[in-house]
Amino acid sequence: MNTSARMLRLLSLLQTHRYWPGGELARRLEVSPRTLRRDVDRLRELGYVVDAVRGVAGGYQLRAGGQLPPLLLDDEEAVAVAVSLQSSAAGGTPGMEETSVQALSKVIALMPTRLRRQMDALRSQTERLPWSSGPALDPALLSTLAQACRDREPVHFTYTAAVRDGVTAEPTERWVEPHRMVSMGRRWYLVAYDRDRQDWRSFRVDRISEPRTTGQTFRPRTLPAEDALSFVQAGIRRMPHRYAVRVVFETGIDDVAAVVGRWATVTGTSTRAVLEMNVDSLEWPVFVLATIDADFSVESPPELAEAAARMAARFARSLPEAG
Amino acid sequence: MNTSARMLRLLSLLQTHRYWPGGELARRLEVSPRTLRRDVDRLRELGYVVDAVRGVAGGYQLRAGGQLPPLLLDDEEAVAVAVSLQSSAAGGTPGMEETSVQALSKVIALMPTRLRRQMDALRSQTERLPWSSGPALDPALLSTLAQACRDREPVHFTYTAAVRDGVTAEPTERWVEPHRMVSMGRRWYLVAYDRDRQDWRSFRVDRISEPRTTGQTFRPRTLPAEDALSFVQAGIRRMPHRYAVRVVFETGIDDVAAVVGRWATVTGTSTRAVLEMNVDSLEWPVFVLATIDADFSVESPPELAEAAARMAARFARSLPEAG
DNA sequence: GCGATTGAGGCCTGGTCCTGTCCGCAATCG
DNA sequence: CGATTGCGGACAGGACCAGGCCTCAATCGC
Repeated sequence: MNTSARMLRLLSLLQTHRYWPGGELARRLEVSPRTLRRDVDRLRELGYVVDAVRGVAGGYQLRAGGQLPPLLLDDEEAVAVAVSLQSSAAGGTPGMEETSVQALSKVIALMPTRLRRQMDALRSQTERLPWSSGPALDPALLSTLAQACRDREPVHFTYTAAVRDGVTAEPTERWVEPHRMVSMGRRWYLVAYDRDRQDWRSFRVDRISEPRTTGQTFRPRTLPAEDALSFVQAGIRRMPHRYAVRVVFETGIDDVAAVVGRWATVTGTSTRAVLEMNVDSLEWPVFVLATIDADFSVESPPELAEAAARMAARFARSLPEAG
Repeated sequence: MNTSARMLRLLSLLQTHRYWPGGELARRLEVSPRTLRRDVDRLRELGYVVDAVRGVAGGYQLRAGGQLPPLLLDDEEAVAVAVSLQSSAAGGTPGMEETSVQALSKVIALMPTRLRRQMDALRSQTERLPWSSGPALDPALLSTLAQACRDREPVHFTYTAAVRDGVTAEPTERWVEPHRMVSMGRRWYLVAYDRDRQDWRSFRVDRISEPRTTGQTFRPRTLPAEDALSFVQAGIRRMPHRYAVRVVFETGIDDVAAVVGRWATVTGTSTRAVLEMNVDSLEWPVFVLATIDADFSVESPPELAEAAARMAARFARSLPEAG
């Protein structure tokens, strides 16, 4: 066996089992104990911290050091990493979506197909989080786009624009130079230069399908905005959401903020909180009303008040008319 | 630079950027193009699939192959992986908790302290999922225990038994031989042989604190049960939960199952569903009542009916008395 | 189609460094 | 104190590694 391959195996062994007697390691790697000691030295030279204990029942142990060693995952673990990164990328961990997608594309791009199949199977049986509205994002799609951004490869895809005034737009073919992925709230956007329209656009990732890259690369252009995030935000403000929610709660802002987190703005005092957010669907706001155990008043939109009234009526019907 | 170190760097480069011209790689690794070609060959011999494109603008590209190469994550990515594995381990991805913890302990054990700090910071600002009751599990605790199981190291810890009849039990010191971690619903259990009591026990992980291992190992005993899961289940059935919930919904079982997932049993027909579950807290069942848009009747417990009535009253107070 | 570019890989040479062996030392445990 | 296990220096033989040089093969732009 090659020296490099042996180092990798050694790292792997040290990762899967906490404690190894030197003799055992030497036997597994099929080298003399002396060579093993040298291999351990080499690891240490690479910056990894390998503890050694002498005496009877001594041995080696890889410890946290200055840098993270290459992670050697077995199949199951790789699938677990990929699946959980998916949910993070889909908004499960606010503020970390971009990095999650980055890590996810690393893993997915290198995952053997058999593991990808396992991953798909697992993902489909995964429950949707209660508050996540809309279809779950396809992680393969996310990571394909993220890689295209990173590697500066033009992308073809089919885009189904938003429904406007009840008219469903026809799917269109796009041919873009991807610039960056942006995660806003629970949604992903691709900021890209549209080659046909010769202008910058932001695309909602959940409306993108069948992405294709050709393997070519393009020369990056400069985005006409401070950064990709502000570009997307500017676009969103121009296109208002369906409902502008405004609710006053008779409780402290902390209680409200604890529930809604970053998905909305909360202002007010320690006894009265004003919640404001823009949404397309009323599921989430109704859930918020139910969760926050405080009196409230819905200032807008009327549809939310109606939805809340419907729920109240349903409860009233369902509960016995006790005291 | 060492050959092994160079191979690792090459792998890392091929992972961070999709496409590399050979000359560029050779320059970065400070070797001749000939040697680079040999390094690529070596990678291929290790089982990794490296595509090569000839001609102008040719280059190398690492592709999915038969096995996953060692993941070379940068700091941010490592933190993202750890944090998302945490939420998977805590039950975010049913059926994958064990493997997640396994992968998590690999990562955490090797993560430099600066990254661990980042991770803690991120975790604390992470919103609790609406349905997750109780304090979030400490990932360090989970992975410490998981490693102890794997490495067969006896563990000392402080255990605060459950509250019984309003009497808070005193924390006790335990000295156990850990056998396996089991994830049930949204909860973790440690199945272990209690050295002082000389019997097998299952411990709720969220009641364990200050775990200490000594670095020794023990000879594994055989668990007096088919497997660890059934051992825990047997224990739980003997110790009933606080509330036995039973609710009838005037809708199909599918609608109900879609919301509660695996956390409860749903029986019935396509027009009438019976939901049964055992819980310690009423938060989750109330949420289920609110989410499932159908008339219902609470058969038990009375406390749930009261909680629902309170919410209905709160809504009634909060909404204008329109039509 | 042709030339420029870039990867593939055989061959050779010099020399690096890698391995196994032998040895004395140090630490740890019973 | 002795057994065990890790540490590391010295050394000899040899594996293998790097670089140079060459010829082919594929690809792209002109």
